[in-house]
Amino acid sequence: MSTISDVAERAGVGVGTVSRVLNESPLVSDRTRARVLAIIDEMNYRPSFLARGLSTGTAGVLAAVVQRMTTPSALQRLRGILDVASESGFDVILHNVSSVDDYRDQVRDLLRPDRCAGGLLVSIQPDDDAVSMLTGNAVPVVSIDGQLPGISSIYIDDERGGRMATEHLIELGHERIAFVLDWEDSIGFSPTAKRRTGYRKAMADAGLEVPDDYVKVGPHQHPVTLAATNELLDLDEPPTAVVAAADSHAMVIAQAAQARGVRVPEDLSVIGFDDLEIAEHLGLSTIRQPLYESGARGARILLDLMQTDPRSVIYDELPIEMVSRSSSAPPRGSR
Amino acid sequence: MSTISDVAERAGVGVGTVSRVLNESPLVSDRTRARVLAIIDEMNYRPSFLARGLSTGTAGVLAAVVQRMTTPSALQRLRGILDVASESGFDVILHNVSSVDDYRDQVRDLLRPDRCAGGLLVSIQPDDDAVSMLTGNAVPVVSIDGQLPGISSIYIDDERGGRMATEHLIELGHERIAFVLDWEDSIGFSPTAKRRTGYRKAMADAGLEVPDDYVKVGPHQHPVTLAATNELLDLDEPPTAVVAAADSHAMVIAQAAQARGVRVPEDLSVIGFDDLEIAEHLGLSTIRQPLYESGARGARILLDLMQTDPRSVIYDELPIEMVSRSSSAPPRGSR
DNA sequence: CTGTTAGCGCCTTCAG
DNA sequence: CTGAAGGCGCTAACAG
Repeated sequence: MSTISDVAERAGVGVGTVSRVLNESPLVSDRTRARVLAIIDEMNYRPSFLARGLSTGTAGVLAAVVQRMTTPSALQRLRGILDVASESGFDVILHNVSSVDDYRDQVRDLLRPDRCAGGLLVSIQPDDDAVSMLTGNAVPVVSIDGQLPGISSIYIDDERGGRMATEHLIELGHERIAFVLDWEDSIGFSPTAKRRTGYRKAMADAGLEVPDDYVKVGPHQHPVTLAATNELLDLDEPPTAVVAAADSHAMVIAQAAQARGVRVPEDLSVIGFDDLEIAEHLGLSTIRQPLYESGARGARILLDLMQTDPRSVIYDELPIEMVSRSSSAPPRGSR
Repeated sequence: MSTISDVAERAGVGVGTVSRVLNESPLVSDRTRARVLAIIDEMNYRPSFLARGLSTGTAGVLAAVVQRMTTPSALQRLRGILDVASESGFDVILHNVSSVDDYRDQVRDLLRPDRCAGGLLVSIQPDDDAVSMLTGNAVPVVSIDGQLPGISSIYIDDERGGRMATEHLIELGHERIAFVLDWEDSIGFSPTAKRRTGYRKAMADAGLEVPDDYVKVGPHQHPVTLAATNELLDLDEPPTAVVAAADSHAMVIAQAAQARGVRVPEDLSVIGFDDLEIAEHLGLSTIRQPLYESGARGARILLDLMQTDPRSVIYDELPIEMVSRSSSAPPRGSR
């Protein structure tokens, strides 16, 4: 690994001059610049990130903290982040948070100037302490998929989404509508909890009853969804439609139903949430939210904050949209 | 941000001593250690990664270079990497490679000691030049999902997988078997190309014909798969079974078939490749490969290489397995 | 056992 | 416009 002084020596100039051409300072004559550049190219020299970072006081990397990086939607968000970051020449450190316990320490240690130049929180629902810890953090932080007080956030109106999905089914004529699958795995209000609230409000507004059996709760895992679906279909009065908290659930629900001879949408309408890429090809009705865009937008705002005012707070609500496909239809026997 | 000398001063010791307790050197008296530790805790001090890295000559981070990070399988591999890395206290820099053009430069700049302590290549198929560039790289590199000469690699026998899938269908009695979707998007041999080779060999061994129409080629995108499926079903002699190059294709194929009234598996058997988590719940027959494990194993080997001999080369072939579910069955009209 | 000091490679004044 | 020198925070070698 050759160093800046190797280059300086070889070019017959001082290290300061090399540093200047490296950082595109105008204070270098064209002739000198050309010579240095030639040497750099010839030696295949690249400045040390470590040394540069130590000297400038900022690591040239972004950090993304992701909760449950097991979902397709997290992947989409990540892609948006990566694309925008790399456009600006930033790589990104990925940190997966699984248990809520150690979450605080991990984030505190990662979101520091000697680790990264900025942080992205993806689907993180921190408790109040964690939020206040992040407020005025040394490096700017943007929350994606979660509106956090005092922290720049990209988010959608999950409650409205849950309501839209439910109203779509109500408009089709459904009255027995179930909700699968909410889980309170954290302190704050999770997106799925908000969607469920929207579902409940829509049902109430339409004067429709929600039996306790109709709202399924549990961790977001396929087997749980599967079981929930079967419980629903085993009821004396099974629902004619299901609002799924996410497309990944909807897919399993539809499959589980069909596996026992319950046809979709003839016997059971299913609507998802997210509009994953595959939803279109599976003909899944859903509430679309801009996943990729949320990541891209978040990264863009973060980069902006880094350059301008790291302490300012920006809120950005992304639009959602009802997408009607072939997994939802009027209930059997309706006119 | 307090520094090591702040701590030293506060504790009434030299920076060397603080450094020693930081690095768990035995050359510190228990009393001194306790005092320093107390101060560290009190000041909430954390050593600078940047400074430490510069001093030790190695960044405390791993780097993962992923090709087309859009697939669920890439995500699984990534999870394996992250879990193992974080166990050992490493974070990982994620770098997505989309175009093959700039790939070389990007990798060369990223896989250096001032950027990371080790690199993981995920589903990368570099050309010969790139491979030789990586051989004897300054930081150790492990290839996941691709056996590269001179580079430690985790891989499966894709050709055998393609053969197994095809033989499964042949054993069920199928004779008209198609293959969807291969694409040569790189210099080296892609996994899907190898699977297709296995498919062809199995067909040839069974004395079965493979019409040109039966092998579909194109970029790995859902719309392409959809079109390929419809072309297949529009044939005068449509196949009774399809070998899909990946589960993500298989899902689209099955859906596309059912959408036009072709039932799976009664009218069309479909077998995938990967065994994504959702495959089980969709009842998809498939060739299972250990995705998560490939990432975990790769990371483990990399960490090992970093500690022991960075230049040694380790090959590790992971097992694959035929998983029979409800998307494959004997062809219509067979006894 | 512990304090001191010399780098690690780069950026950034400060003179010239 | 350019060279020299100090400093970023930490580790490691060297005296004590």
